Amino acid sequence: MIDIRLVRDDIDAVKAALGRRGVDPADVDRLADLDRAARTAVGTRDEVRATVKVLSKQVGEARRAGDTARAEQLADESRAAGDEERRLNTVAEAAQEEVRQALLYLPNLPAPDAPDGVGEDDNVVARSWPDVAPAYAEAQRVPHWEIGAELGLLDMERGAKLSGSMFPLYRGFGARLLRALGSFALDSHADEFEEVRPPTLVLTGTMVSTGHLPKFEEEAYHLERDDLWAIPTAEVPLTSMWRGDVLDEAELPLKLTAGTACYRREAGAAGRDTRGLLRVHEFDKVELFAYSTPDQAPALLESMVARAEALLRQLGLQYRVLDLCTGDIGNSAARTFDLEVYSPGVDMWLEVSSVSWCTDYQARRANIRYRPEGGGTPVFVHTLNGSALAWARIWAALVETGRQADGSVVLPEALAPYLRGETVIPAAG
RNA sequence: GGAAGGGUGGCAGAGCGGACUAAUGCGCACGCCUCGAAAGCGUGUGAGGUGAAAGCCUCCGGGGGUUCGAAUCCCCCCCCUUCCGCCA
Repeated sequence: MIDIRLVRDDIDAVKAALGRRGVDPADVDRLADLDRAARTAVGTRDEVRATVKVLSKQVGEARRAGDTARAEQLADESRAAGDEERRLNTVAEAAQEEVRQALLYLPNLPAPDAPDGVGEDDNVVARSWPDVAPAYAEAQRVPHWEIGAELGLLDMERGAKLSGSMFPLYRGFGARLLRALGSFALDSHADEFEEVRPPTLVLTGTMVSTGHLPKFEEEAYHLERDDLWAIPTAEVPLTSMWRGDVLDEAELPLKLTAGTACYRREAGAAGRDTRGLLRVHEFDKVELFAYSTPDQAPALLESMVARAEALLRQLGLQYRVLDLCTGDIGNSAARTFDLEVYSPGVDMWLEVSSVSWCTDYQARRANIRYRPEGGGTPVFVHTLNGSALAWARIWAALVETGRQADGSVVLPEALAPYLRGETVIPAAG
């Protein structure tokens, strides 16, 4: 959530910033009104509450002094004030809850240099690689589910037999390739990012602090018996690792990487991209995550995008970097870069990474702060997260891109150390 | 799964119905001392809300309750520790 003080101090700036994302200025005015009402209600309640405390204390004093009659009289007064306090408290809490709801509903302020726009079509292609788009051969124009079936790498039918549709089952070289990709990425990030293997089933509170609940409840798998949620991304456990804590500035930036399975119900996407690995309920992903000071954040954002790009170049996949416009940036982000690889078999650009700078929007919700060097009051950290990378779609792009005229698939040399040196998946037969 | 003990400020840890405005220690900051430092001594030091300020209010894992009054008593939940059982 954004800082309510911004709304109090400079409401026009908030309207202007959120207006770039399509938020109605009237919503901001409504929030300001609710906030004023809540503050008045809380003030009134606090006055009465103070009276109760004073009277209660006097009851004790009178009782110790042996003046029972006076104690009883004061207790009666206090009781009456207490009833009034409870009534006012109900009013005040309801008012505060309204403010909180209105505040949660507001998205983050976009970064000043995020491009303007209303939707996906307005995203800006920041750069692409390689400079000259490759020419693809006929052999590369085969979708990965066909290649996977032909070479025994991917068995979507048996996956569906076990778990229903959109649960991939990788076999043989296909399974090894997936494992290789995860190791390759984690090793690449090991120079600066601490590797973490978090739990993938988490408590409700953990889902709430990243904003995945309650808003996106429909998207998440829930184990009712134990009231645990399957994580949709490693961002969820990583954000909560220091939930409610105060870090030292010296610990920042705190950089983490985690490879986990991610689970998504894709409830709103029924019928879209249902074939192969384009959209699946369970996929592996290596996530980059950082807590930082506000000053460190812009450079970190760039370096995280650069890391994801470096992997794609090493994998030899054609890609483009999208600077998301204000209308397409996710709720909690101020700036987001998406990476899309071109996959020739399906002839589509596939989103394989999304790197976001969330400023203090998530930290405020999760209450994660740091104590500035030399003391002073704690300040909310900035959080950044990004995939590097999401493997199901990379797997698809690699298999399609690497396909040869003879039906074999050539994989990038960068993966050789993780594939026992075998970078060619032999043709069928 | 059974039994017991716990969750208190940056950390450790006392408090177990009314002076809690949460002891004490560590850490940290400033000062004295010193050529400088350590040690020692002194002073200060949680977070949040509201307010011009004084002040007032909230926060002792979370939620509910009892009471004139709850860190303290009761109920539910979460988490941690120990022992037992089971288990890859």
